[in-house]
Order: sequence, then C-alpha cells, then structure tokens
Amino acid sequence: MTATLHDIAERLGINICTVSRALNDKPGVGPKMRRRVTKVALEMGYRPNIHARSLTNKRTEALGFLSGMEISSFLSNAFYTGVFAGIESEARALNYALMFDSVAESLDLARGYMPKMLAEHRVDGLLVVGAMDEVFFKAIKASGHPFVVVDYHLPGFDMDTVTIDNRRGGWLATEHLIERGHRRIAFIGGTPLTHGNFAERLEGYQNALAAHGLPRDEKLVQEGEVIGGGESIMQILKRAPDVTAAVACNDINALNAITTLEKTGRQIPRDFSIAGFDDIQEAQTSVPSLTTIHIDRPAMGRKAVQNLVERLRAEHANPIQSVVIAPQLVIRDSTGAPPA
Amino acid sequence: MTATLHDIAERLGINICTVSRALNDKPGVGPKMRRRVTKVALEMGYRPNIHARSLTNKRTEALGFLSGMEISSFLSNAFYTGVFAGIESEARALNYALMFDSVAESLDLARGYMPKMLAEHRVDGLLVVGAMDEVFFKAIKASGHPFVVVDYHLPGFDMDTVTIDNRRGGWLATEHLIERGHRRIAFIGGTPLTHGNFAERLEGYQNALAAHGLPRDEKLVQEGEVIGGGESIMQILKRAPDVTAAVACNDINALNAITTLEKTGRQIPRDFSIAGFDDIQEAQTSVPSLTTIHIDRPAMGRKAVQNLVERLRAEHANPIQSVVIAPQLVIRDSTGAPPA
DNA sequence: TTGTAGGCGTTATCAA
DNA sequence: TTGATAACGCCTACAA
Repeated sequence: MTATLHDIAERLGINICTVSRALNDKPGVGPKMRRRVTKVALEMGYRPNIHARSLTNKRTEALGFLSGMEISSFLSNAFYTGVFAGIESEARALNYALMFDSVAESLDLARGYMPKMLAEHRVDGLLVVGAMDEVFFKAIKASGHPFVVVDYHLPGFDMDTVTIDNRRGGWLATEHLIERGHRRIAFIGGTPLTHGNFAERLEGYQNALAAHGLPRDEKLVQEGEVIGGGESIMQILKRAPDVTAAVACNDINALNAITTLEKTGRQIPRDFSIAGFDDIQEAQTSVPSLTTIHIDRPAMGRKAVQNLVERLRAEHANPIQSVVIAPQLVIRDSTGAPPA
Repeated sequence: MTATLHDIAERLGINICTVSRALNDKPGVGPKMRRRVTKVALEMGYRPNIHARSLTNKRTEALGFLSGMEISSFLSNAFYTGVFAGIESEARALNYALMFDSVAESLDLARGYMPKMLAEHRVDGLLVVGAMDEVFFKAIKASGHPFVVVDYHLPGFDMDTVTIDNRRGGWLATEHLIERGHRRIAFIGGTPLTHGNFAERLEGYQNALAAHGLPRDEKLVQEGEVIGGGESIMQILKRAPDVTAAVACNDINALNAITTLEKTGRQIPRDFSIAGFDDIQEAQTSVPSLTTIHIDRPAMGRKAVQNLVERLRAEHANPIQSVVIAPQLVIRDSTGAPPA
C-alpha cells in the first residue's frame, strides 16, 4: 500500500539502513546520496510507519489527553475546552498526535486499571485536565509515564502542573470593586468552597478586603451550586441588605445572579455591581457585558504541552515544574460605582 | 517495563505463540492451558503492545477524528461537540482509541498531504465532522481508509454519512407556527443559504408553507451572518411589517433575534413567535425558553462510529450507507398564537 | 560512506 | 494441542 524504506532502498539499489539514515538526518550518508534518497522518498510518497518505529524507539509520537469528567460535562465547560484547544494546537505544532480519552467513572482505578491509551497504545506522555482521583495519579506515576496536570494540584504530590493564580484573580476583582467605591462586597461561591479553585478565589477576595481595611463578614459569603448564582445573591441580600456589589466564583454564577437581580427590579450596574471569573464567551456578549477575570486558557494548554514535551525530550531527569498563570482583570459594563 | 508475551511464556515454560493464542481466544489451546496462561497474564499485568500487533495485523485499533474547522470554532459549536461526545463514548465502548485532529487551513490538501494521524499513525478509520474540501475526500478515498462523515454530504460523491433531515426539521417548525395560527412567517437564514444545512431547512419551511396553502414571499426570507438573527429579523420587519412569527435557521440566530425584538419593546411570544433549530443548551435556559428542533447529537456520533466499525470488521465490501437522523419539535415558551 | 545482522512484540504459517 | 520459524517496518550496533 504505502511505500516502505525497503521499497525505496530497492528502487535505488541500496541498503535499507542507508535510506533510514538519510531520511532521519543522521550522520553517515553522503550529501549526494541523501538527496537522491530524499527525492525518491518524496516521489513514492513515503511516510514512516510510527508503529514499526516505536517498536525499537519506545516512542510513539503521540500524547494522551485525559479528562476526569464525563465527556459531555467536559465539552460544555468553556474553560476546559479552551485549554484543550491550546493543547491540540501545540501538540500538532510539536508534531505529536493526540489521543483523547475521558475517564469514565466506572473505571476501576483502584484496581490499577490503566487506560488503554496508556497501557496498550503507549502514548509518550499524558495531559490531565481537572481534578482526578489520587489513586489515578499514583498509578500513572508508578507506570512511569510523564504527565502534566492542568488546573488541578494534589497537595503533597509531586507533579508538573499548570494552574491559575486564583488568589490573585479574586484579589483583582475585589480590589476593582473597592476602587469603584464599594464597601460591602459579597462573594458568590460554588461547590466546594473548602478547597480548590473556588476556595482560592475566596481567599483572594478576603485578602483584598483585609488589605483595604474592610471587615470580614461571613454573612457576605455564600456557598452555592454551580449555576445557583441567583439564589446565592438573594440569600446574601436577605442577610445583608446593604451589600452593593459581589464577586462571583465564576461567570456562570455571575450571569445567573445578574438575571435574577434584574428580575427583582435592580439595574446592573446602576443598583448593583457584579464581577465574574473566567471570561467565558457570554461574558462579552451578555447585556450588560460582564466585568470578569480573564484567563488565557489556550495558553495554559500550550504551556502544558510544552512542559510535557520538554520532559520527554530531556536527556536527564528535570525538576518538577509548577507553572502559575496570571489572570487579568477585564472591566466591562457590569460594575460601576455604588448607588448614592 | 511491561510484561510481554515472551515473559509469560518463559514463566510457564511454554512457547510464545501458545500464549498469544490463549489470550486472543483463538482455537488451538487446551482449556487447562488457557486458564493457566490467562491467570499468569493477569498476575503479571500483561497488556498487549498495539504497535507490535499492528505490524502484522495491519490494524491499529484506533479511529481518527477530523474536523475541518479551526479547533476553537469546533469547540465552541454545541452541535459539533455533542456529536463528538457520542463519537468518543461509542469508540471507547467498541474498544477503539480515538485520535483527535483538526485540519489546519494551511494544510496543503491539494498537494495530497495526508494528516499524520492517517499516514503515519495509520488509524483504522476516520470520522469526519462537518464540511471539508472535496480534494480532501478524494485524497482520503484514494488512500483506502474507510471514513464516515457526519453532518455533511458532498453531492455526487459516494461516502458513508450521518446527516440530519433538515427539510423535515424546517417543516416541523414551520407547521407548528402555522398550527398556532400564524400566516405570515419569516425565515431567518444563515450563510450560505444556497446549499447545505440552512438551505435544506429553508426548503422545509417553504414546503410547509406550500402544503398549507400559504404563499411564498421572498421578502420574508433573509440570509444573514451566523449570529446576526437580530439584524435579519429587523430587516424582514422593515420589508414586511405584518410578519408575526419566524423560523430561524439555528438557535443562535433565534436567541439573538429574540433579544433584539425585546429591545424594540416586543414581548415574546405575545407579540411575536420564534422557533429555532438545534436545541442547544441555551434554548432550555433562556427566558423565554426556545421552541426549537431537537437533534440527538450524541446519537449521530454514536451511529457514525458504529457504521465505521461495522465497515472495518466486515469481511466483504459493504454498500455505502446514508443515515438520516429524524429531528424532533420541542415546544417551549417562545411560540404562541399571533397577536389578535 | 555504506552494508550486514539482530532485535523490538506480535501474529501467522507450517510442521511436529 | 503445541512448537518452531518467519514476517511486519524500522532502527542501531557493528563490520566492511
């Protein structure tokens, strides 16, 4: 079907390994011969068989992408798909194929089950996005496959990560509201609020309040469901009617809160200011558009691939790297001065 | 690192090929021996090396996923990601790995460039989603790789497809509005409107009008940009102020039109009815929720994989299959009777 | 600079 | 029922 090294060698009346050397830019082939080989290879449409190559190489030139979420949850999450876009393009740029897998919950990780991608297709390395069970990380580490984790970090576990500076983001959003003149600022949380991204954003919010001499008030913080921003803000307003602004743990909650507040007759930002987190697409297109914390999601994905490939290509063991991506405040129409 | 057939054979003091036969459920191994082999294989954590296998097999147990769009456009399109979710889960269920690739525009298909996934990793078959250049299909067909195309069909080109019955969908939406009492119904189009999905939906709309004895009026049809539903409907209303309802070529346009109409003081559905197409998530959550045409997107993806794998496993050449998925009308809050 | 030989892990063909 | 041998396509010592 496809031409092989053998075919090329035969056609030129030379040995296979000369062809191999010529095409792989290895020393030991004269320039004339190299040109002849290259020319014929092109003519015959030669493409290497990666499987054959991997047998001796131990390298498959493929990376694995693994998400711990159900595939549909993953795909409907703009944050993760943004990261994935970056991963995909960078992998291609670095000449790696990308295998996609989502770890079904049914997967018996505890029994040491390894995804087929890893155990049988033997991808060179793994990109893990989002939270995953510790058992999984242990198993994968034991397997010796290099991996980089995006947007998740298991405390006390050595792994390459690319994460967001959530505290900084929470700080930026809060400080922005303070600068606009707000003094009573709520935090619309998500689940869980005890650890992970949301907890860190909450911390940033609290730190910013403290830094500006504003008192911490538990009544102003509401844990909530993923898209329950509307309910959360209503709860908070019941407890503290003097609140004039809120930082939401993400844009979904923020937008939901805005919708709900508008239904109660409040105008945004005239009567109430809200800042989100993530800068999803709707943050731009919604009315009013949403002040939020922007994260360069594709950049996170690209960075993860770069680090992974760097590790793969390194001669010697490299130190573990934790890359923290700085978020940026994007000021739009949902925040303004507090009502007089 | 990992146990090989050789290791198992050595441990049992038998020959490699007996082990191979035993583990692959091939005849020619006694039941006792088979059990012994299976047991040891499990103990040693044996997993086959697919690359080695593929060398003799010619099968890589991997499918390729290919999208003709830029990766970010693909990921932000709920229709396509829904299809992808179905593809991913079905591929896994059928024990195939999935390689992901998006064809960059820079790809010189005209020169017969084949994606690395195909030419070097040699996936067994290909899932193509959405429109793609004819050159590409020709090249891939010439390469002999089986492929199934979702949501696209190149006229006069033999290929397995899974598509939507767009005419039926357009018909259903239009008929629904007619049944509600509307007589002057607009069509909010997209680009292109001369061929492809949108054209077929438009046809369905026209057929429904004709079947119910309503005149065709070019003034009621507006081609438009992908998210320009609002502008489109305003154009139409300028030309034909007596319009009381509209079928949009997709939900994005429908939702955009609703937002715009509400800004002009119209209430939906009291003053104007709008039906969409696709049933994206926002169709459920928007206010008012959107009457639309639902398509089981994951089912389309699953079906595509099933057909592809069927073809791969078939002993003899199978006939080309065109699967057409029936859409369903979902009645929500954006459609009602025309104003009195 | 080029060729020879062996091996990567698996399957298939043939012989025992 | 089992074993020996060759082959898949490529790479890497090593020898010429």
